[in-house]
Amino acid sequence: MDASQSPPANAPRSSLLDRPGFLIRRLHQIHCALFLEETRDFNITPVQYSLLTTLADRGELDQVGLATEIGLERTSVAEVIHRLEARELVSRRRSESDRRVKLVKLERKGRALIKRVDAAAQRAHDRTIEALPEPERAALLSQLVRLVEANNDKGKAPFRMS
Amino acid sequence: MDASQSPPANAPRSSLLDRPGFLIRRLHQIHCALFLEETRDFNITPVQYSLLTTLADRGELDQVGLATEIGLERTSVAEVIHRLEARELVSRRRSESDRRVKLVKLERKGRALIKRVDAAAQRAHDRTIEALPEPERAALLSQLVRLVEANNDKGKAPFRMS
DNA sequence: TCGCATTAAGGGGCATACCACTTATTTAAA
DNA sequence: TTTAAATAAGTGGTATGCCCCTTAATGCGA
Repeated sequence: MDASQSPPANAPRSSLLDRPGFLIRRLHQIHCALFLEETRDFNITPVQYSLLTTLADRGELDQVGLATEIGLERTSVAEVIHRLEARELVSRRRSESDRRVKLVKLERKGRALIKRVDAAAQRAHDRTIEALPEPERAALLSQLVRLVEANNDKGKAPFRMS
Repeated sequence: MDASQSPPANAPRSSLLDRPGFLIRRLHQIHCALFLEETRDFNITPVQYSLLTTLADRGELDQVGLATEIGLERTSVAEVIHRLEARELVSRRRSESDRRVKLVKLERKGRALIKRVDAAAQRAHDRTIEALPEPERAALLSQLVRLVEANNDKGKAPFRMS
């Protein structure tokens, strides 16, 4: 008996639950798990879905524009694009007006995939907050929006060692 | 002009802001960035700090126990432990009662590091929610706790390809 | 016009975070 | 008691997500 599985009854409520950052990390994991569960048949991740739907909304974008849109570091976006390109869901071409730029476009297969995933993705988002009673859901979302917008400039750099 | 930097004024509010999962991911990134900024001198990450403080609270734990405590997949915990062990912040030894188990213990250097980091970590957590007026902060935290506890069993499996 | 700052991508490296498969040990069941 | 199920760790693989450094192209000021 190592008393390491469930709280030993005499254990106080974990102090981690008082830390906003810890709760946010856990909720992020939970949402990812729900998203994966709902969209299992489509072989897609939350970030990939965000990227595809952004392209559907905005049309052709370069990598920096995409990164700004979905709040991701530039090189992370590049990796996601690379995988989506390999599956022919998006395509890239050099801009003619600025030969440094590579424009990313949603392809027919990508557009079709979004259509098939939409309902499942919506279920994942709904399930993430369904434990709250209805009035509090809207309150939570507006609070999250406020926090994100207040720190929109700090969207990078989670880890960095020496 | 690629119209890819800032919303083109005629662009609607991004539909991503209506998705709980997107907001949670962004807020997670923001917290990580704030945490890194505040603790830059100590070369530590949010997860490493969670692990160290859990060991300080609970004493010696095996890897499965630690994973359960902080809501992480077993192998992720093992990797974090490996890095902390290399820095001599924690140590591992085989359990005598069950030779499968490896017990993780907080070392003197780890305990000292926690002391030095505590204030900075607290600032990061505070700054993550400081954009909300005081009464709403407590409401947000209790909502997050409720969502996390309601789904505590789903804490794994963000991504999985075929 | 020439050089220099700026900007877009690419490459390599590291830290979470998950899964599948395997090995060693313990426990439970036939 | 011998075998099978369960459990703890380890290993290898993939996907985010960030950094630094480099390369290529643009643009701007001297």
